[in-house]
Amino acid sequence: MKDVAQAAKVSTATVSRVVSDNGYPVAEETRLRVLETVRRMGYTPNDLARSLLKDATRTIGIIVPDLANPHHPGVLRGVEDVAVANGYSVLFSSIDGHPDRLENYLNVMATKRIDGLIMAGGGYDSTPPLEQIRALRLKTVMAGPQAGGQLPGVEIDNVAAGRLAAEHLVQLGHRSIGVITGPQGTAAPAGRLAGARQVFAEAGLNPGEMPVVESPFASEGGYAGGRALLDRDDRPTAIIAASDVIAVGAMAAAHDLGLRVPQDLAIVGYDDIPVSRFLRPSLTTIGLPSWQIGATAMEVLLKLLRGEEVPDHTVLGLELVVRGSTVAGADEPEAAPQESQE
Amino acid sequence: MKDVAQAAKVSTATVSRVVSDNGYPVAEETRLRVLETVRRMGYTPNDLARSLLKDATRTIGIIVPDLANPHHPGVLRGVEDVAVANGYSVLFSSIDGHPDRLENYLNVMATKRIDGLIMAGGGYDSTPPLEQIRALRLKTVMAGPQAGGQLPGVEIDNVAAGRLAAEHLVQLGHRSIGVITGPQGTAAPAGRLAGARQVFAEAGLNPGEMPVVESPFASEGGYAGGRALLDRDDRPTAIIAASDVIAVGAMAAAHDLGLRVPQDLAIVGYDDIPVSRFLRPSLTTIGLPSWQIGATAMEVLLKLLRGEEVPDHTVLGLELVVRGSTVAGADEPEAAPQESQE
DNA sequence: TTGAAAGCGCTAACAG
DNA sequence: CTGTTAGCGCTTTCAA
Repeated sequence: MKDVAQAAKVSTATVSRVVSDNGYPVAEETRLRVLETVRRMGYTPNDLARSLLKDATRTIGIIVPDLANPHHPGVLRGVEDVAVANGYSVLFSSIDGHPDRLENYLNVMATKRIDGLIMAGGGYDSTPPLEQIRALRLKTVMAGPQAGGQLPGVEIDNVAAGRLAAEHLVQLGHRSIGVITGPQGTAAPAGRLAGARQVFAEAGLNPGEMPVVESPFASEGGYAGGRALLDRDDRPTAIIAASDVIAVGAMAAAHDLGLRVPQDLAIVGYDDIPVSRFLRPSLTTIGLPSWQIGATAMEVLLKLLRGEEVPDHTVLGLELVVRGSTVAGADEPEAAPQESQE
Repeated sequence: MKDVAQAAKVSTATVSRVVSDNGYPVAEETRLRVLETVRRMGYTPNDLARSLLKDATRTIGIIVPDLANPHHPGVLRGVEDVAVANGYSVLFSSIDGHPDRLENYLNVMATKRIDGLIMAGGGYDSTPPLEQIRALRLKTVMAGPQAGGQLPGVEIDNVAAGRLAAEHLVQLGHRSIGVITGPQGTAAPAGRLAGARQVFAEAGLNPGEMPVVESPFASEGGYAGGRALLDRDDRPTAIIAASDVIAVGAMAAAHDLGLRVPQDLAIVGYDDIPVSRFLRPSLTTIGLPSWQIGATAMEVLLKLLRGEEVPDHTVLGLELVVRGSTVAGADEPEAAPQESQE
């Protein structure tokens, strides 16, 4: 910058005023000369210095639990879209099977002076991260469920989500429904399981009798969980899976046992990932508004950064998408593309 | 930091030496006192100042074309894993249908003084970004194909990839093979198409006669492309799809036309996304080493940052995974989970 | 409308 | 082993 100033025969102050383009009055002639010099010398302002001075980096951090679950890239996209639209950059970190990294991530981000933080996927309800977030004074929004509810969060109503799936199956006449839930300690599946049990009880079924197996968020786990459920003497006639990816595994398990979906076994998933509509049978699922969750979380964070009041919780709507894995005939030839989306 | 120094009755220099923990000799007693004060006051060092001084941020940027394609989250994970292992953070940006954002992303990243850049997915072979990268003096590695080959890159041999798929189908006796390629201007599908045509020619088939349709990287496009191919009078007996996600759409199209896979139609995809193994029929595919591509690209970038010599191109291996969409019987009950991975 | 100078938080000589 | 000091690149009073 000094060089530019010298070359343009002005002071660094003037260069600064021209480059940062902040309504400060600069003679048109001077401005042009500076701009020209800047271009000629290939000068790129150093945001570090500016950030140091202003104590603001216009960068937010995001921590994602796991990119393999297609829900999270969706959240990430939502966050990023709103962030760029508001002149923010995104510092990215993923846990992905290394929970021990979390502490370090938070430290690094604090050290890099991010203006705010979004934790995607929630579930970090253990106290350590929360305490650390507090200690580091990080302005944080959870894009997902959190048990304690200490931080502002954007999420769906997981109990309602659980109810939605269970009601659909009960209405179809199912009386024996197995559940493949997520790994222990994940808040979303826990809420959904609770919702489903409410519905079972209301329908006069014994929630305690409904078999539940755990699975990681991967098709392998869905396959194993499906087998576990379907090998039982009192094989259920329907399965609720904690995610579409898990549901795909469960469908494969049913297929390999010679069971027809949906006639012998109905399956419901969660997320409505893009391929679900194109499976055969196509997959009935509860759509999560992934992009929306991310975008809204970023909007809440922006308010927080501006010092405005923000709601403790923002709850986003859900939609049951009924397809061929619960209702026969949904995949009639010529019918499939009707569903129209994008 | 000044406050900490004062409270611990030492100079800022000493605090710096303790906090940055760089083998500089400090009396054990003093060190402990400083550390204690740091903790008590909740002090977090400001990396901006350090970066400003050292002219290095220990942050690298990554630009991803599109998170909806599961290949890219895989690359991102690979980059991040190697980055954190080496003390780097990742500044993330995604194009996702906004090609106009690229220029701005590059400027912002230069302004934030990233140490290096990784462009995932390649295909940005248009001159403008390359010129800009040069003008901004960004040390860059391409994690994917690039037409010009001006920057160090890590990629697979797309021609070989195309050959692999075509050879598999030709060996199975297919003589009429349709191709659903990616959107125009994407380098990877172009190379693969060329490879497939080589094989057709070698097998005495007329490459010009093999029908080719374009599709975006989404199942919708695969469905439409599949329909376009299968509605022809000379319906092909096999289809090569540019990605697994596209292939899923094509499989649905075949199903809806009453065609059996693989008996009436064989299908090969690319990527080996996690669900492919659990489709029924399971999907034959060419596995892309996504994580590996990202991890290797980051390793090349690290070398670049250290000033070491780096190879112009690093070519990673490929693997054809034969499954039920090309060979009947691959999904025999009890057989599926054998394949073992992870 | 422009310039001079102080200072954001930190590190690296250089002295002591 | 510890302290003093200059300066990284920028913005922002304050004066001119």
